[in-house]
Amino acid sequence: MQPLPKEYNFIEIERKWQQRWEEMGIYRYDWSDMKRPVFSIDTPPPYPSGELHMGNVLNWTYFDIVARYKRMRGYNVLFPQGWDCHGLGIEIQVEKLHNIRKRDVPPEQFRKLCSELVEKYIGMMKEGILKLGCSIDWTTEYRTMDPDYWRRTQLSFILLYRKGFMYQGTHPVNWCPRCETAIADAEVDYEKREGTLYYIRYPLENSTEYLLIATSRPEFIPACVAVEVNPKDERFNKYIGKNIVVPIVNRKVPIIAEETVDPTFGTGVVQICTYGDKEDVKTVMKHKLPIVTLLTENGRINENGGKYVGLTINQARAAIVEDLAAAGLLEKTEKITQEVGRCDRCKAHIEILERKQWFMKTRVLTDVVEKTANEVVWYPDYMKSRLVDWAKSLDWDWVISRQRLFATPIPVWYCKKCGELILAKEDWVPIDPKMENPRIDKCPKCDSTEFIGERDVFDTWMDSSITCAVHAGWPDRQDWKRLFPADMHPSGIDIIRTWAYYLMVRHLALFNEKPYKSCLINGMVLGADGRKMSKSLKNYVAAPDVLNKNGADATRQWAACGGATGSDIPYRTPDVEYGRRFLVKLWNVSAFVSKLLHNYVPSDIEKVELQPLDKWLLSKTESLTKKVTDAMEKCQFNIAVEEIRNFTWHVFCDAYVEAVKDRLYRPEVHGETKKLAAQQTLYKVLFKILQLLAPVVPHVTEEIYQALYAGSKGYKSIQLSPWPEYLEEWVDENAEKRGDLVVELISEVRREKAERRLSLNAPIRHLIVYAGDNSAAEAIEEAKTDVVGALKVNNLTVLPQSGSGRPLIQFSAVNFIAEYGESTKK
RNA sequence: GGGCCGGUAGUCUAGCGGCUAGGACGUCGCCCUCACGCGGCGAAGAUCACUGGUUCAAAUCCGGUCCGGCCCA
Repeated sequence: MQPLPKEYNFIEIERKWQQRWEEMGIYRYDWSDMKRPVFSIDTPPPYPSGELHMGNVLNWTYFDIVARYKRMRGYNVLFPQGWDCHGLGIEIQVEKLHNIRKRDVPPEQFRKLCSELVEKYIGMMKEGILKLGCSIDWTTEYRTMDPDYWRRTQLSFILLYRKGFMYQGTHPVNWCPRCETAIADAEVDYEKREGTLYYIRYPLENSTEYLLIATSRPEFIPACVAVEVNPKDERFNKYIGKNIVVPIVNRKVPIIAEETVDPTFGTGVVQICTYGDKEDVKTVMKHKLPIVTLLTENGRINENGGKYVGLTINQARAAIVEDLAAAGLLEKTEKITQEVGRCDRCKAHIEILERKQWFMKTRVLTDVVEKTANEVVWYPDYMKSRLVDWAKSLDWDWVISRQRLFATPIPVWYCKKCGELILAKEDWVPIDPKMENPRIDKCPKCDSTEFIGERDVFDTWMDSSITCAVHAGWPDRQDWKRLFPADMHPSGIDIIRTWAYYLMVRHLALFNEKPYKSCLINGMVLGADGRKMSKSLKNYVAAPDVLNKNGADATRQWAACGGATGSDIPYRTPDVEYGRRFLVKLWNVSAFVSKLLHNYVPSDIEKVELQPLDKWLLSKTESLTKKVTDAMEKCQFNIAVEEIRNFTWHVFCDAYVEAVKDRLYRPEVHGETKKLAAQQTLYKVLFKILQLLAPVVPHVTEEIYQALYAGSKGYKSIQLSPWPEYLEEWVDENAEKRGDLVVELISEVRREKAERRLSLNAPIRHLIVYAGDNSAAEAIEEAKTDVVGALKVNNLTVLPQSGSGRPLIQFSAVNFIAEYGESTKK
């Protein structure tokens, strides 16, 4: 046993162990081990967006605790780490960083710029994860932007296409008529501008009456599919269900009830066109209205526009307004301010267009998703309904195609001549159809030899929604099912609807099997003010700063303890500081124990005379082990940590160590066997404390273990020691009760000393304890050594009868009289 | 508007059918006790949001009201 240095230098200790653990390779999953049970964690590959944030810290701490705990429980733990690289976020940042637009440079060059930025961000995040001391098996590291990962995404698509889950369909998207491309919501700038509101008469069917509708987009009249009014609007609700005639095209459309119509805007009667704006999209979806496509991809009126075909939007508006006026249907116009979307690249007004997209049939799986969600163990349980409710609320299938560059290509081609769809074969992938032709001689349908590669790419969730299988070794390892389904999928509460859901539908569709057996949910990290942490609210704290300042072990305690698993937790400096103080306390008591156990040899232990307080502590340690193990099994990290900290600080340090000091200091008075008993108890209990804490605060426990225990226990790392078993034979309720009485007596006497403003080591000449009955008297008498030592009593009298001294709070039948002052005889 | 969660001392948090409602921070006393002042010993501070109900018993279960939070429309 080596003495521990006086100072606890967490920076040095944490860095040292992070390095050594990696060198020792103790977190490697052993792919060849067929004996130990496996436990696989489906680490969600994060989107590299810069430095690690406190939400990541919370997330990673949770499942690192699980990984470490499971290893100690004897599992062969797979704890992989990947990076979810693709996506619009990176594309936009690259454009900003280099002051370019993606279409300004060749696609290959743009992708290169994206992957460079991703690498930089991965470096930053990885540094944070390493600093947090996560027990990741870095030999598993992967990037979804690598062609080898494309291969898996593309293969999964091919298999799902063959199973009938993938199809092409049309879906409204933001469209820039100038760039002739779909753009994402994030690429649309909104600005206010002055527009005109046109009041137009729409005749009711079979009636001379008409309704006056107000619209800012009369050019969309040919695409009008309904007219809506608020059902509470008494002016118009009598018309609901009737038909109305759309002017110009003379088409009959229904008048429908829609609560979102604002009766005070315009006339309170609104036309729904496909699609004048985003509201129209919602209404059409909601009421399942028919769709009349009006625009071409370059923003001109198509054949559905009748006589206006070929006109631009502005030309069509002018022409239609003129025709309406001529027909006497235009009642008036007025100026309004309206919000319009512009392409953030070219500033052209965006339109909403229906465009061919790829979809995955997810709604057919909803019942299976619900059933499967019920088979999964959720931590906490109520999170299950988030997934089920989400799945049930979906109105349409998952759009898996995007019109972007930095993403996995969709492995299909179209025959230039007949349009036949050519799906890549399994052994063609990874492949980019924009760069390469399909590996066939001719179109199987028309024998043409010219093909057009799919330009669309996959939604980034297509990459990240197969991780459970990929982590297990699919499709390359024969034995991948050994690790599938994953034992645990960890996730933030905010991405249950995406991550947990997409994993579910994809794996169910691919393998008819659930992707994960359990799902561990973490809440959001809030600022100290209780609001969601964000830079704009100025309540943001950077994870690297927190880690540098307080160390990983203190930060991990905050994450584990900030609140119940799944609940949102605020980042509070005092919590982290309390964690730091606990570590100092643990360090100090360990250093103290190492001194007290200087000559102690663990092997010659059984000849000791265990004192009541020794038995008391040993029994309480078992109760603690049980409570902590139960909490760990249920992923109640806050309970586990709270229990260990309170036990360590208050039961172990404040009560036990204080009480046995005298036994250890003065064996000549109390006897060598009693000293040995205290040493043995300290040795055993501190070790268990370190073990129970090891998953939560791995660095400090390792450092203490190596100095105090490695020599006698022999494990290479405390992380490789078996989790303490609950030893029922050490549990002794009677010993606990009797010990409680002794501890209580000691505190009450100390309390009296405090009240009398005496120092705690003020001697007591004579302490008379009225125990009230024989068994209490016996308990105190048996613990005499520690009572006398801890309280500096010269003369102790324990009487079984009742007295009228100062009573104990918990044991009011027991009371005592203390006579202070130096004894004459010593 | 929908789904979920929550309202416990000045602040934060645990407990979720039955012991004097734990703990942390803060506050106030005391102790320079030979591991630790990033400490020790104590003290004050809570009608457990409001309101009905179930129960021998409710912070804990059920209904309603009010107020927050997260996610989604």
